[in-house]
Amino acid sequence: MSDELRRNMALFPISTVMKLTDLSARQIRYYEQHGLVRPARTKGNQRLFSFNDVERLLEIKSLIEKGVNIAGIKQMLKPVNSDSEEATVITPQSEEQRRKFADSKQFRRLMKHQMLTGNRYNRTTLLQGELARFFKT
DNA sequence: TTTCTGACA
DNA sequence: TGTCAGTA
Repeated sequence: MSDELRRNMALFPISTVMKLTDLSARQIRYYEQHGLVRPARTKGNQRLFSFNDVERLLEIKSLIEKGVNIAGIKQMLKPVNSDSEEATVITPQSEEQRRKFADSKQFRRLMKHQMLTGNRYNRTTLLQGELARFFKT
Protein backbone atom coordinates (compact mmCIF):
# COMPACT_ATOMS: atom_id res chain seq x y z
CA MET A 1 0.00 0.00 0.00
CA SER A 2 1.48 3.33 -1.04
CA ASP A 3 1.86 6.30 1.24
CA GLU A 4 -0.33 8.33 -1.02
CA LEU A 5 -3.05 5.78 -0.58
CA ARG A 6 -2.68 5.60 3.16
CA ARG A 7 -2.89 9.35 3.55
CA ASN A 8 -6.04 9.42 1.54
CA MET A 9 -7.87 6.64 3.27
CA ALA A 10 -11.05 7.92 4.83
CA LEU A 11 -10.94 6.61 8.37
CA PHE A 12 -11.98 9.08 11.02
CA PRO A 13 -15.45 10.15 12.08
CA ILE A 14 -15.86 13.80 12.98
CA SER A 15 -15.50 13.08 16.70
CA THR A 16 -11.93 11.91 16.19
CA VAL A 17 -11.10 14.84 13.98
CA MET A 18 -12.41 17.18 16.64
CA LYS A 19 -9.89 15.77 19.14
CA LEU A 20 -7.06 15.75 16.66
CA THR A 21 -7.58 19.30 15.47
CA ASP A 22 -9.21 20.84 18.52
CA LEU A 23 -11.83 22.32 16.21
CA SER A 24 -15.58 22.11 16.86
CA ALA A 25 -17.81 20.01 14.64
CA ARG A 26 -19.47 23.28 13.67
CA GLN A 27 -16.18 24.70 12.45
CA ILE A 28 -15.20 21.57 10.59
CA ARG A 29 -18.54 21.49 8.78
CA TYR A 30 -18.32 25.18 8.08
CA TYR A 31 -14.90 24.81 6.46
CA GLU A 32 -16.25 21.95 4.39
CA GLN A 33 -19.13 24.13 3.20
CA HIS A 34 -16.58 26.58 1.94
CA GLY A 35 -14.70 23.90 0.08
CA LEU A 36 -11.64 23.87 2.31
CA VAL A 37 -11.83 20.11 2.85
CA ARG A 38 -13.66 17.26 1.14
CA PRO A 39 -14.16 14.39 3.51
CA ALA A 40 -15.59 11.19 2.08
CA ARG A 41 -18.99 10.00 3.19
CA THR A 42 -20.35 6.74 4.49
CA LYS A 43 -23.54 5.32 3.10
CA GLY A 44 -25.26 6.93 6.02
CA ASN A 45 -23.92 10.31 4.92
CA GLN A 46 -21.50 10.49 7.81
CA ARG A 47 -18.23 12.27 7.12
CA LEU A 48 -15.04 10.18 7.03
CA PHE A 49 -11.76 12.09 7.17
CA SER A 50 -8.34 11.00 5.94
CA PHE A 51 -4.90 12.00 7.22
CA ASN A 52 -4.79 14.51 4.41
CA ASP A 53 -8.06 16.02 5.54
CA VAL A 54 -6.90 16.28 9.14
CA GLU A 55 -3.66 17.86 8.05
CA ARG A 56 -5.52 20.33 5.89
CA LEU A 57 -7.78 21.20 8.80
CA LEU A 58 -4.73 21.85 10.96
CA GLU A 59 -3.32 24.19 8.34
CA ILE A 60 -6.63 25.96 8.16
CA LYS A 61 -6.69 26.25 11.92
CA SER A 62 -3.24 27.78 12.09
CA LEU A 63 -4.15 30.21 9.34
CA ILE A 64 -7.35 31.22 11.13
CA GLU A 65 -5.33 31.82 14.27
CA LYS A 66 -3.08 34.09 12.27
CA GLY A 67 -6.09 36.14 11.31
CA VAL A 68 -6.58 34.86 7.77
CA ASN A 69 -10.21 34.69 6.65
CA ILE A 70 -11.91 31.92 4.67
CA ALA A 71 -11.43 33.71 1.38
CA GLY A 72 -7.73 34.08 2.02
CA ILE A 73 -7.35 30.46 3.03
CA LYS A 74 -9.20 29.35 -0.09
CA GLN A 75 -6.55 30.98 -2.20
CA MET A 76 -3.64 29.62 -0.20
CA LEU A 77 -4.92 26.06 -0.03
CA LYS A 78 -6.45 25.95 -3.50
CA PRO A 79 -6.03 22.45 -4.88
CA VAL A 80 -8.47 20.48 -2.84
CA ASN A 81 -8.36 17.74 -5.40
CA SER A 82 -5.53 18.07 -7.89
CA ASP A 83 -2.86 16.45 -5.78
CA SER A 84 -4.79 14.37 -3.35
CA GLU A 85 -8.46 13.76 -2.97
CA GLU A 86 -10.92 12.64 -5.57
CA ALA A 87 -8.77 10.37 -7.61
CA THR A 88 -7.76 8.44 -4.56
CA VAL A 89 -10.74 8.68 -2.37
CA ILE A 90 -10.57 5.35 -0.99
CA THR A 91 -13.47 4.15 0.12
CA PRO A 92 -15.30 3.49 2.60
CA GLN A 93 -14.98 0.00 3.14
CA SER A 94 -17.88 -1.26 5.16
CA GLU A 95 -18.39 0.35 8.53
CA GLU A 96 -17.37 -2.82 10.26
CA GLN A 97 -14.13 -3.11 8.36
CA ARG A 98 -13.32 0.51 8.98
CA ARG A 99 -13.92 0.30 12.71
CA LYS A 100 -12.04 -2.93 12.93
CA PHE A 101 -9.10 -1.40 11.13
CA ALA A 102 -9.19 1.72 13.26
CA ASP A 103 -8.41 -0.48 16.22
CA SER A 104 -5.95 -2.86 14.61
CA LYS A 105 -2.21 -3.24 14.88
CA GLN A 106 -1.95 -2.16 11.30
CA PHE A 107 -3.65 1.07 12.25
CA ARG A 108 -1.20 1.63 15.10
CA ARG A 109 1.62 1.14 12.65
CA LEU A 110 0.03 3.60 10.28
CA MET A 111 -0.29 6.20 13.02
CA LYS A 112 3.30 5.66 14.09
CA HIS A 113 4.39 5.92 10.51
CA GLN A 114 2.55 9.18 10.15
CA MET A 115 4.17 10.56 13.27
CA LEU A 116 7.64 9.65 12.10
CA THR A 117 7.38 10.16 8.39
CA GLY A 118 5.16 13.16 7.91
CA ASN A 119 3.91 14.18 4.51
CA ARG A 120 5.41 13.65 1.12
CA TYR A 121 7.29 16.90 1.26
CA ASN A 122 9.38 15.43 4.02
CA ARG A 123 8.32 18.28 6.21
CA THR A 124 7.37 18.00 9.83
CA THR A 125 3.68 18.49 10.03
CA LEU A 126 1.30 19.77 12.61
CA LEU A 127 -0.45 16.44 12.45
CA GLN A 128 2.56 14.65 13.87
CA GLY A 129 2.35 16.66 17.04
CA GLU A 130 -1.37 16.17 17.29
CA LEU A 131 -1.01 12.46 16.74
CA ALA A 132 1.58 12.18 19.48
CA ARG A 133 -0.66 14.06 21.88
CA PHE A 134 -3.60 11.92 20.87
CA PHE A 135 -1.84 8.72 21.89
CA LYS A 136 -0.07 9.81 25.03
CA THR A 137 -3.13 10.43 27.15
C1' DT B 1 -25.48 7.40 20.82
C1' DT B 2 -23.49 10.00 17.31
C1' DT B 3 -23.76 12.72 13.33
C1' DC B 4 -26.31 15.49 9.82
C1' DT B 5 -28.62 19.73 7.97
C1' DG B 6 -30.80 23.97 8.66
C1' DA B 7 -31.69 27.99 11.33
C1' DC B 8 -31.30 31.71 14.83
C1' DA B 9 -28.55 34.84 17.46
C1' DT C 1 -19.28 30.24 16.04
C1' DG C 2 -22.41 28.11 19.57
C1' DT C 3 -26.51 25.78 20.08
C1' DC C 4 -31.06 23.83 19.41
C1' DA C 5 -34.33 20.96 16.66
C1' DG C 6 -35.68 16.77 14.22
C1' DT C 7 -33.55 12.98 11.58
C1' DA C 8 -31.12 8.93 10.05
